[in-house]
Amino acid sequence: MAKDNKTAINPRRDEDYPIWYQEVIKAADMAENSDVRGCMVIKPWGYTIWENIQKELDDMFKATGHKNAYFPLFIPLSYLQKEADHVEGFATECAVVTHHKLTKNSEGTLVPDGELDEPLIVRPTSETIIGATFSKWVNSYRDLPILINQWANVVRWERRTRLFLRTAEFLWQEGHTVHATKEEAVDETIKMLNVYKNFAEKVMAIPVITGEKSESERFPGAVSTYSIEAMMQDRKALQAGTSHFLGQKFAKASNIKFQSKDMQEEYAWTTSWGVSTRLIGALIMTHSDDNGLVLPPRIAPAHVVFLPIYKTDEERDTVLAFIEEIRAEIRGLGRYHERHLVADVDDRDMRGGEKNWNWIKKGVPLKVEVGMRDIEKNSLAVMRRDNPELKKDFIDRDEFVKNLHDTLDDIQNTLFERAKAYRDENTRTIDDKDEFEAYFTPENKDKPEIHGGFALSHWCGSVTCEEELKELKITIRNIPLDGKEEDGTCIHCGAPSKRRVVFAKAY
RNA sequence: CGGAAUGUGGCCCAGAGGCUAGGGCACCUGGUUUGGGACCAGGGGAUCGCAGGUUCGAAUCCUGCCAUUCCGACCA
Repeated sequence: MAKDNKTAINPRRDEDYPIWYQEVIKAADMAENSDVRGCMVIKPWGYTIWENIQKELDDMFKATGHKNAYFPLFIPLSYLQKEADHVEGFATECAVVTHHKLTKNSEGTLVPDGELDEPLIVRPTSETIIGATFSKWVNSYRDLPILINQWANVVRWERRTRLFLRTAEFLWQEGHTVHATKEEAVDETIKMLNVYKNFAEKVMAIPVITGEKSESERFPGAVSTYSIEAMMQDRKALQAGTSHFLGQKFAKASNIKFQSKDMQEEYAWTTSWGVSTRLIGALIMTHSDDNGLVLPPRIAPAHVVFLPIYKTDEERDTVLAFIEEIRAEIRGLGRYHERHLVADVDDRDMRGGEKNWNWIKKGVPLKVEVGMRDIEKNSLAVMRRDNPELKKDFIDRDEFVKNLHDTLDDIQNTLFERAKAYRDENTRTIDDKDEFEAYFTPENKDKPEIHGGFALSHWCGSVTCEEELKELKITIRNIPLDGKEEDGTCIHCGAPSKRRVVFAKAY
């Protein structure tokens, strides 16, 4: 059993949340900082999670009629310049390519040479290059809609980076669509937002709030931006995905025009939407505990890991053969949701205890020890990672296989319900200004403890109030789509308001 | 970009102007072990973040730079 007074991850969440986060990543062997400033190396355990995210989302995109394509990494500087708000939003964080070769100087060191006539920027997002391409694809209303997605890397020269949450280069998908009417484009924006919500909640077991961003949090160049917002265990909000209605702004900037049925030349309506490797950060901070990563089965690189226990070579053969039989049966169970069941064996030659902790820290949903005693009793020593006490249960071997699908679903549900309960416990409807301020004020100013959460409060809609509330280090996360209209007064200025918004500290 | 802290084998840390830079974990070899982070013995591995400077002598003092972490500003 786990020692009562010791956890695998130090510090614990309540001691130092940011460091705990880094340690979980290190302990699970998911990623590390590279020699390139702000860029990470995603290691197999972390990358497989990304591959699983890709598989699931890609299916969802295909099911909603989207096709994948690929656009260039480089964007001519002049393209970025086409949409004024867009340039302004990204200008401060662009990597710029100015040369196309290297030559040796007199000291023999390599220096850039062959200056480009027009600098290229490394895409921070692809609206402009894709818009320029779409303008060539669209002539008639019959060409619409265009529903495209690309899986790619992008670069944003962030000043302050953190593994998975904000890195200079990151992996993502960006959907870009073109429509003949405003209504259709708005529908698309909301549809994809709901795809994200469904994915986050069903596959990653992360409860999210869908809503519209306030003007100041809007994507540069968008008419309206929507987000899914999740609560991390330090009660801060994390924007886990966005969907933008771009109106005709990019169509005008990139000249995406078509002839309508009644022979009019019209600008098209576009959308874009994306999620990134930041989702992995959300996953870590939603489910993990003081013993490391905890993975929902539907996204875990492996569902089950078997740890053989033996003394002699003879016993080893017996135990491994027993495990192989079970693995064959598990393979026979077919798919677990969209993916094949993955049941690995860890037969590395190392101490049992250490090996055990290894898998606990990696967050594999089910860890199964198999030794001679188990074989005699036809049972298995099973540990569910969602059990915070790391309790080991002895389960009949046949029952285990028969119930595997249900057990994994149960873990998946438990994690979702636990995360949802945590969020709900830390969400308050607040109408009193003093209460609001107290809610967001830590007791210890120098080293703030985990405090606050989400506040559902009225907001008059003015940028000034939003700005002044930043004193409390909070922002409006979004204006929930399922929020009802109700009369109230702005939590800050007291002006009349029709709607509650989500206030929180944020990543 | 401002403020603070840190940088010593793969990881964690000691060393505060003077012998060949230490220890724990990890790694390799041999042995004893093995159902919740084993033990014994032996062994390999470091241009002390980088570049200058001060000094007879620098991991240690000075200057600059770089990186990481935290706080802030900025930000899909």
